[in-house]
Formats: sequence, C-alpha cells, structure tokens
Amino acid sequence: MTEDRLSRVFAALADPTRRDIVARLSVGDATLSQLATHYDMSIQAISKHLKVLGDAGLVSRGRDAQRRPCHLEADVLDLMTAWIDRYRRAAEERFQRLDTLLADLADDEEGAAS
Amino acid sequence: MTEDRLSRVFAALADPTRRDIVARLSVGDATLSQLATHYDMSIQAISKHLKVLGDAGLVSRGRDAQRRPCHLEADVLDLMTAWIDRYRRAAEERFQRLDTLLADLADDEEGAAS
DNA sequence: GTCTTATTCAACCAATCGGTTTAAGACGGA
DNA sequence: TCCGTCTTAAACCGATTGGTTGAATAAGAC
Repeated sequence: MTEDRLSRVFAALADPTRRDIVARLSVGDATLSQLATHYDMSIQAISKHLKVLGDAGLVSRGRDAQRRPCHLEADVLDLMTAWIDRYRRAAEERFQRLDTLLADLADDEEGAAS
Repeated sequence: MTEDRLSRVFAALADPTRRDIVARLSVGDATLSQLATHYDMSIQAISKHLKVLGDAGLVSRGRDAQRRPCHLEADVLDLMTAWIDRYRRAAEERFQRLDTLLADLADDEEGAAS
C-alpha cells in the first residue's frame, strides 16, 4: 500500500540529521563523503541515514565512477502534504461549522432576549 | 528548540495507527475507549499512542467526568507543511534553474551551429 | 458503600533504531 | 600492479518503540 510508504517517509524525516541531509540536498546533489563532512559521526552512519531516505523514496543515487551522488526526489514530499492537508482541512471545516453553530446559538439567545 | 518538536510530530505520524487516530479526530473529538473500539489492540496500547500524539502537541485532552475526550490540534500540522514546503520549493527552484540552464546551453549550441 | 466504567501506571518483552568498529568491494590514477 | 578514495556490508551495542498483562486510580450510578 501507500500506507507503508507514508510511514517510511514520515519516519525518515523524524530524524534531525536526515532532515538536515534533505535540506542540503535541496540546494544541490552531493556525495556521501561530501555530506558526511558536516556531521559529527562516522561516514557509515550517514550511509545508513541515506539508505533510510532512499527506502522512503526521498533520495535517489546516481553513478559517477566510485561516487554515488545523492539526489533529492522532491515529489515524494507531496505525498505528505496531501495527507496532512486532507486532515487539516477537515479539522478546519469542522471548526468552521462549530463556529457558525455557536454564532447561530448566540443569535437565538439575542432573539429570545429581545 | 523547534527541532525536537518537529522530530516528535514527524515521528508521531510515522505510525499508521496514530495517523488513523488523527484521521478520526479530524472528524470529531472522541474518548480513549471510543477510539479503542476501532483497533485490534488493547486500550492501554491506544492510550500510549495518544500520549505520543499528545507529547507531539497533536492532540489535547479535556475533562468530562471520568472521560478525557481527545481533540485534534490541527495548528501543529502547519509546522510540518512549513518545513516541507520550504525544501520542496528550494528543490523546485533548483530544478527550474537547471532547466533554464540547459535551455540556454541548447540555444548556444544552435547559435554555434548556425 | 459498592459496583462499573474510563483511564493511567508499571513491569516486562521482542524488535527496531542510531550509532560504533572492522572488514570488504569497486573504481581511477601513478 | 599497487595505492588511495569512495562506498557498502556485517557484527555488535545501548536506547527506544510498540505491544502485552496486571494493578491502581478516579468518578458516576445504583
């Protein structure tokens, strides 16, 4: 399903290091060792983070000799915004209905008082 | 900082059960035991999920006798969309620049060929 | 007061996560 | 060919997660 995919994308972005990697890749492609220079952990740890991002479909890897440049697949982010917006909208509409309901009740009160 | 908060919100929504709870709460408030009827796990497990959603700021709990109705705090979702949009936009702009760059190169080629 | 419902707390468990270290491939350059 | 660089694989470790069960607490309802 798209269920697993959504879970993987959310989980991938739940880690600050991985979010930072995404932020860097949004500026431009980069290799593993280039990325690793910015973090206080081993290259292998960053490699694992890239694997998580890859499994989530958020980054793809190319080939350039022994390098594997990382590329941000920004389309996947739309998956999340679609999900989020759906329920944010629902909540807002419900809030709106409640709001008008309260307004109507207030009007009734005024009507009864006059 | 807001770093932890973002991590908690993303992590909270990385679980399908919790996403489903958010979906249900977007329709209307509900109590723990009402929510629990829809899932094939113990009430305590759902209570834990609600705690995670609460710690992320995604749901608040009220008081109604011995019940603690759950309410979706939809504003928190904006935190995520703000983050996502920021980098999706950056990636798109970069793509746009690359696109026009390639177009310019093509024009140069044509110019050189003519 | 006692019973029932709604919720939380605590201990436990297997599985996953985020990191480490060490070793092994894959590739280009001298 | 051998060397240095870039990357992945594997084993390990402590902490966290997602679930369980059992007991404790809180608040009506009878």
